[in-house]
This record gives sequence, C-alpha cells and structure tokens, in this order.
Amino acid sequence: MASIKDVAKQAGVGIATVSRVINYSGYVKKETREKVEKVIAELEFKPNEIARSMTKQKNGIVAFIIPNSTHLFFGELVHFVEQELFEYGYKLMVCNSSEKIEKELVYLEMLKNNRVDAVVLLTNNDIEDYLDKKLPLISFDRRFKDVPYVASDNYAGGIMAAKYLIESGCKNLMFIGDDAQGETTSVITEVSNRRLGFMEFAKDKGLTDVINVEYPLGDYVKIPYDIHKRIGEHVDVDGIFCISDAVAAEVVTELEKRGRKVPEDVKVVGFDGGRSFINLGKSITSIGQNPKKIAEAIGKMINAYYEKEPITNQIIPIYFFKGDTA
Amino acid sequence: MASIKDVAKQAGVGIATVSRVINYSGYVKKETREKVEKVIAELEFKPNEIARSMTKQKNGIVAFIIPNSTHLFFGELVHFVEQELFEYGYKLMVCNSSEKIEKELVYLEMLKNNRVDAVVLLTNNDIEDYLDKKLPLISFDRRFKDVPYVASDNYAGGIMAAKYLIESGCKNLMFIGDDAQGETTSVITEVSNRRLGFMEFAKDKGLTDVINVEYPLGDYVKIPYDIHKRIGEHVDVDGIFCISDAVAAEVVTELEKRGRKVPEDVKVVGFDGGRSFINLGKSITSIGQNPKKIAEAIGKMINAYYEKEPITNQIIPIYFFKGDTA
DNA sequence: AACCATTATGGAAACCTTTCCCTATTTTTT
DNA sequence: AAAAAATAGGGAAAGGTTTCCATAATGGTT
Repeated sequence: MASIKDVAKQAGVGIATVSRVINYSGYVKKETREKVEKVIAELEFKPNEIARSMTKQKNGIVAFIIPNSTHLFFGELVHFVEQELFEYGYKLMVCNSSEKIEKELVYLEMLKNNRVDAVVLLTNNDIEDYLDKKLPLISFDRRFKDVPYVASDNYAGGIMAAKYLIESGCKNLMFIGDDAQGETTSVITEVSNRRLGFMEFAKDKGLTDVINVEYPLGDYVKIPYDIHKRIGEHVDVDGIFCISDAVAAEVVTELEKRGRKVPEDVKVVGFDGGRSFINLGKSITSIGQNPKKIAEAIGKMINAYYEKEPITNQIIPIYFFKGDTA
Repeated sequence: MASIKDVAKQAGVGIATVSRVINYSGYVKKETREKVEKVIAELEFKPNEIARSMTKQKNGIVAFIIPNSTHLFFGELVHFVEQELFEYGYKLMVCNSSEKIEKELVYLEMLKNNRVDAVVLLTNNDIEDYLDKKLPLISFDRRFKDVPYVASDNYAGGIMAAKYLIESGCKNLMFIGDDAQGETTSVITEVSNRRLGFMEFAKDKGLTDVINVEYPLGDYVKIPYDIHKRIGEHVDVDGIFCISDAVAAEVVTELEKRGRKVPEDVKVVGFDGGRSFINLGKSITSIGQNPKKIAEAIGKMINAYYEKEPITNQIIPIYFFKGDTA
C-alpha cells in the first residue's frame, strides 16, 4: 500500500507537505495542494491509522465494557452508543465481560495498552482499585471514586412505580430484584435506587410492609428458581415492581400459571421501557430508560474528555410506559 | 509511561534484549531475563500495543459489521463471537451499519486504514465491488464472490418447518418474510433459502399453492403494516412459517386479535430458536439457529486466515424448538 | 531599496516496537 | 587444541505518520 513517502516522491514534494495537505494544517500553496491531491488519488493513498495513532498516542477507539449485550436493554445501549460515537468520529469496541471480574481486568489492561481514547464501564464488580487514573473512564449506573457517571433517574423511577401502583389501588406491594450490592459493599450501584425510591414512597404513603424479594446478581436474564416459590407464598400481594422487564415477564408468567390474573388480581410494573416484550400479545407496564439519551450523554462526556472540558455527571430522566400488566 | 528504552537503560541491556524477554523469542541468559523482568515489574512497563501494531502491520482487532445489534439474534451473535475471539486473543470491534450501505462503506474504509486483522460482514447490501481483496473477510448469511461464508442451514430449516406443519395436519400454508433479495439482485442471501426449502418441500407433498407474503427489507424488528391486512385476507390459512421469531410474534398477536386461536386454528413457526419470546406465557415454535456454533465457526475461520490455512465455507445445523404456537 | 511579515516547503526527530545482522562468548565436536 | 555450533546480546533500520525547526520565497511597507 502506498505510503506518504511514495506520495511525496511522486509529487516531488517533502513528506511534511503531504502531511499538511491531508490534515489541512499549516501553509500549502494552492497548486502544490492540487498536485499532491492528484497523486494521492492516483496512488489510492490512504493514511495508515496505526502510524497516526503512534504519533498521537491515541487511536480513536472507545471501548464499552458490558456484562452481556444479549440483554435487550444493554443491546440497545450498545447500538445507540455506537451511533453516537460514529457521529463524533470514534469507533466502538465492545467488550463482553459476562460479569466476570477477571475478564474485566484483562480488558482494562488490554485497553490501556492499546491506548484507547476512553472506556465506558458497566459493571457490578468492585474494580475501583484497578481503575487507572490516566485512562479516561465513564461509568454507567455505577459510581466509582473520581469516575464520572451517567445513570437513569432510578430513584424517580422507583417513586413513579410506587405512585402508579398505589394510585391504582394496590394495598400490598412487593419488590423483586437482584441484590446488585451483594458482597461488594464499596460499589454504589444506581440500580439499587430503584428499590429505594419505591420503598420510600410506599412508606410515605403508609405502606410500611412492602415485601422485598432479593436474590444474588445473576445473568440479568433469568431469575433464580426459588423466587418463583416466594411469589406463590404471598397470595395477598396485589402490586409488584420488578427490577427489569425481563424479570417482570417471568413474574407475569408465573402469576398466571398460579391462576392469578394480571392486571386484574395483581398489577406488575417492570423497568426498562417495555420494548422487549411488546410483541406477544401482552406488553409490560414499565418505567422506561432512554438509551438514546443515555448514549448522547456518554458521547458528550467523551467529547468533553477530548476537549479537556470539565465533565459533570448526568442523570437521565425516565418515563412511564403504559402496558397491559398494570 | 515507561517504554522499552527505559527498561533497557535501567537494566543495563540493549532494547533488543528487552524485546526478546517480553516476547520469549531468541536467546536470553537466565540471569539477564530475571534482571530485565525485575526492572519491568519495578517500572510497571507494559508494551505499547500501538507500536507493536506498527511493526506488525496488524492490530489484533476483528471488526463485526452488523445491521443492528438490537435484534436479539444479532445481539446473541455479537456476544458469542466476542467470547470466541477473546479465546483466540482477538478484540472485537462492533460496527452497526443500520443496514445503510453508506455507513458500511465508511466502515470498510476505516477498518482497512486501521489495519484490522479481519472483518466479519453481515449485510444485505450489494457491496461486492467495494470489498478489498487484501482485507480478510468473512460473511455471515450472504455470499459474495471470493468471500468465505458461514450460514445456518436455512434450506434444511425451511424443510423442517414445512414438514412439521404438514405432519401436524396443516393444509393451507403461508410464508411471511422480507424480500432479502429486493432490488439488489447480485447478492445471494442465505436467508432466502428458508423460503425456498419451505416452498419446495410443500410442493413435493402436493401443496402447490403456498401463499407467499413478501415485503421489502426493513429494520428486522417490525413488519410493514399492510402485512397485517394480508394476514386477515387469508382466513383459510392454517399453517404459517415466518422468517424470524420477531415476525412470528407479531403474526401471532395479529391472528389472536382477529379472533383466530394459535395453535388450534392456525399454527405458527418462527425462525431463530424461540429464545426471544419465551418469557411472556407463550413461547414460539421455531427453527433454531445456533449462535454459539456459528461463532465458533467464525473463530476458526479467522484463525485459519491467521495461520494461512485454507478456509472452507461452513453450514451450521439448525434445530427444532417446540413452543406453544405450533 | 531595504526590511518585515507572511506564506511555503523540506529535513529530521519523535512515537515505540520488532527484527535483521553482526559480534562476542560459551559449549560441543572432532 | 582447533574448529564448528550454539548461545547471548547490542546497534540500527524499519514501520508511517506528525510536528518542530530552519530556510526560502513572496508580498507589502516605508
């Protein structure tokens, strides 16, 4: 493949001049520019981005460490973040950690050695001590010391769910969700605010004995089997808020299997926006996250890193989606 | 950050020796190795991968150009391909084309300039003329001249669906799917074999007037609205094969809205494996694709490129998933 | 006509590795 | 003991850019 040197020789100019032409930098006489551009076209010269990365010490790549892009909401996030970064001229590298801390650490190391421009981090693991201050990081839904973060307004989401259920006449509420804070106490997850907002609003309204069903963090897709049993135990529950739509879907199925009608007997509200389950007859009433807005915030923050502007944490509004389950 | 030069100076050896140490290449005396490794640890030296890419003229990155990772099957594919490549030591860059040919071409150009090691291509567009022979390519589900490809056995899938429906007693069959061959005649899509296998098997069994509902290729997620009308027109149809589970889910919803019971009155078979819709009470009977096996095949082919071994096209077996809709 | 600012261009260093080639030392073979 | 082979290690080029610095040409002022 032709290099800048070949172009320079062929055009009878120095390589610095060719560099100025392709980068529109410095002074270049009009005729010289035209001559060089002609040769570039002839030789089909394309600047080698690796060499460029070499001198710039960065490579135009943003990495996204994510547990599992199979989870629909995460898949959407990847999609929109990719779109957004494309606009800014960045490329997106997707790194699936499968929630494994070891894989996250391998990736962080690798990404640093590859001089990626930034890393977007979505993890529940306690990796604070391994985060390199020199690597521009943005965290989604989790707070780490000194790392700017983006999150949906989970607390408001919890309130919204509680408000809706209570106003719909529910008297006995239940929350079902993974214990994202599990063993790793130092990680503050935004997600836990869903539970918090829900609980606090219910308490304010005099519902003090909301049943809290927690289970260890899994793969985001299936809930542990014994949860099904716990749903059965509480026949008096008439309003359930689930940490995600995927969980809500499972819960609805389980309830109906047990002969309870949704939403007549029990109302179920999920979280994420109900998009995933809209096709099969029944759609899920849900607190929606806006992946596009989240992606835009991430794009802006990465750009702020690039421009060396100050970076402020972003809380993205949620919305209410009225489906068939509540 | 410490460079190989710093290590060399500190350890009192030449840079070539340090290089040999970190790459386990050439001859290095045991004591020298230990001395160098000690300094490497002290300075926390990590080889700069960009510089390495510079000399190697490749960067350890495989790119995956995909229409839309939001589509569940594609999301799964990304997930498994990423896992597989991780094993081989490659990183995965995900490029969402949104089915837009312009974006695909921009990406192809960019990836070439970035000297990625290989590109996995998933597209319906007619980009054959733009494919660079020097760039190692692997195509999924589409055949391009001189490009090795991986595909599920779509033809067998079509047969399997027809066989099942006919053996279940269906007399009036329908196929619903996008016209993946649309305007772009030169692209041979594997997906069109789903229709073909279905039609041919039905014909063999004497069902010659299978209704073929085609619509222009969209975003893989929603089918055009007028298709709903066409479903309504054919009240005698008792067996429908859909090009994907997403379409099947829409079709089931539409049928039930029109008062037809699934699977009693009409049986519906989807394609992809029924995983996407298993949560909401009714699961979809489906011809399954195996994303893990596909990913493994892709991994092997990329490795074959690397090892300069011959590469053979791969057809991945499909399987039958018995759900509630047929 | 002399001077200064502006425009224009090229050479070379720098970015950080790998690798080729050469020299030196040690070990093995005859 | 001499020759050959194996081991060890260093210098420098190469990979393809960008950018700093120096020099040269041009245009405008007085």
